[in-house]
Amino acid sequence: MNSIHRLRNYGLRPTRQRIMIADILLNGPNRHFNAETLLNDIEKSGGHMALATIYNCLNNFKTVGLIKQIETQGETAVFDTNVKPHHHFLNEENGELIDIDPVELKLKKLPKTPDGYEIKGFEVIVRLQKST
Amino acid sequence: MNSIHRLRNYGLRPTRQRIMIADILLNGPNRHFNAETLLNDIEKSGGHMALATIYNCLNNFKTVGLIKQIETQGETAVFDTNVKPHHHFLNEENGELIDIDPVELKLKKLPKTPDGYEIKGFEVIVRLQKST
DNA sequence: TTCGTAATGATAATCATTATCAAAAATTAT
DNA sequence: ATAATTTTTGATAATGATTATCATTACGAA
Repeated sequence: MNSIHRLRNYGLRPTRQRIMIADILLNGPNRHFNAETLLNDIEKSGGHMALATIYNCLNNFKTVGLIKQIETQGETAVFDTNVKPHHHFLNEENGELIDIDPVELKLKKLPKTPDGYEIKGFEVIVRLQKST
Repeated sequence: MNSIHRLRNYGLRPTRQRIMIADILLNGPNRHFNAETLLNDIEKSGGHMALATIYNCLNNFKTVGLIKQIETQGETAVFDTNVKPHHHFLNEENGELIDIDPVELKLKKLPKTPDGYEIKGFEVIVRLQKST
């Protein structure tokens, strides 16, 4: 019921499937998930849904801003002959990557590391769009 | 011939195929590429190679450090119910993502943006490994 | 309720990557 | 050198995530 209003607010028809997904995803604390884990949750709660529908819903939710997709560099593995630590501009129009000169980008502070782990490295991707 | 020595230095047998790839990749300026674009270059220079071999070679080169692969979050699309700007720890043992509190990570300066583009956003992924 | 449009779902298609494994090539020992 | 051993290659099949297809079903405005 709350999910119904939320979906309407975001311009999505509140279908049975979208409501079920919204109920699962958008009430508890924030979480990371993928299509597969979400399907597991749906079936664990007694529901059922085609995988295609899950992908459809997730893409809808993403389009309207109910969830976001964690940034990747597209669908293919990209390699780099530059093996020194450095970062990248990602031109979102064409997927092109441009190296960022290391002196051009500095982190003010690194976050506190979870117990038992150490930082192996970090990657920054700066997403670009054409100036307006 | 230079490629032969370089491959040997890195502990790789200098096969015809590896030499050809090293010649193409490792002499000019740094570049980004994927298996497909590399195959194009190989055929443009009159060579031929099975795609499987290209993948093998790239993975070999990556293992020994001749090239690196630009970081992605694994092979599946990962979504996040947290739509506010934030960053992630990536536990490389199991692929788990952990949110980084925004106050915990600050960029000292953003890089100079290429002409005609503006920064849409940026993502930081801090890779973790178990402490030794 | 009815009608028009949008969403669902079963399944096929796609696409990048890895697996398979016999044949060819590279190294090592003789 | 030659033979023996180990790696690598490559054609193709397999895999796995995601998208396309399209007939059926559900939603919502009138």
